[in-house]
Amino acid sequence: MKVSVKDEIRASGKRMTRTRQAVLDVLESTKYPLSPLELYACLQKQSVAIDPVTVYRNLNALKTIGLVRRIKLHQDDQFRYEMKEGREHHHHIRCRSCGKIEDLLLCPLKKLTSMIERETRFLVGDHSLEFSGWCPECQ
Amino acid sequence: MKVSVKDEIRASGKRMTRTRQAVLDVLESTKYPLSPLELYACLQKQSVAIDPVTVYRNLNALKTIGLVRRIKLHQDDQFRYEMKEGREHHHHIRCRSCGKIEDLLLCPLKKLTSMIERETRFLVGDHSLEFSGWCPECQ
DNA sequence: GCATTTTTTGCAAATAAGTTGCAATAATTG
DNA sequence: CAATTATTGCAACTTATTTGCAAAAAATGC
Repeated sequence: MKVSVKDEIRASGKRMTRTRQAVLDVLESTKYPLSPLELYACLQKQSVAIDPVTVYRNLNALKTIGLVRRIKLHQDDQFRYEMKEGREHHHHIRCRSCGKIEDLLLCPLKKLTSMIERETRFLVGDHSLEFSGWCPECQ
Repeated sequence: MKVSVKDEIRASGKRMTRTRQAVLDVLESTKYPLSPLELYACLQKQSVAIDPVTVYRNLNALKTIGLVRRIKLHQDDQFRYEMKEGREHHHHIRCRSCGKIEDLLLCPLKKLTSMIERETRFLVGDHSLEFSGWCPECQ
């Protein structure tokens, strides 16, 4: 698993460095999408010496390779990143009170897409669907 | 119609000023959600003397009153605003190439909400759904 | 209509997220 | 191990948005 990630990075002509590994480790061990600065804060807590700019650049590089996905949640003012591996197409629900984010496992929109293409004459490339509300603890 | 908007503003203890009217006029005559700076550019074109900060403040005030809605589209890096009036719950499709935004008239997610509430134990307050792709001109 | 009160405006400056230039450093290749 | 090339850290920059403050514009009472 770790080997194949490293291979993918190498295959794209990029290098596996200490900081890049650290960024990947945090992403792999977090079950919700992180903003660059949240990720930076994680690394600080682990006493990993890294510059915030390096976090941004690594996330960008990993996105370009296709290892991570960049998403923007409804009403959230920053981009978030998550590993693609094992997390194919899915959506999120976010608590309006504490900010907790969870995955939704369903996507009921596949059929809808062709309907929308007919209706708008757009060619649909992607869609995003997000729910927000209050988690059990904040209700 | 204009009268009732003014009344709503007055009812909230706010005032109807020249600039606020201008902001409202642009919002009412535009059929897609505008970013503050797009709106500012519109006003410039119309030779309305206004500071960008005033646009931000007016949009904020109108949002607080409940006359306009603030949304953030998928992969878009700025907030956008649209009038609430006559545009109840709806979603958007945006062209990845030229940025064109259109409304979608359907929302198939009402039934889904209770399913998600059961599954996640969240209390769902809202959802956002957006498609992106290529408009007829950019295909 | 005029004085008073309160909101709104414009300007400058501050924040916050994210990007870019560049020289120094660390991986990789042979 | 030397040469090549990607990566890093720092400073500076950009863009979106917010805030402080004094001046200007609405609304209210008389």
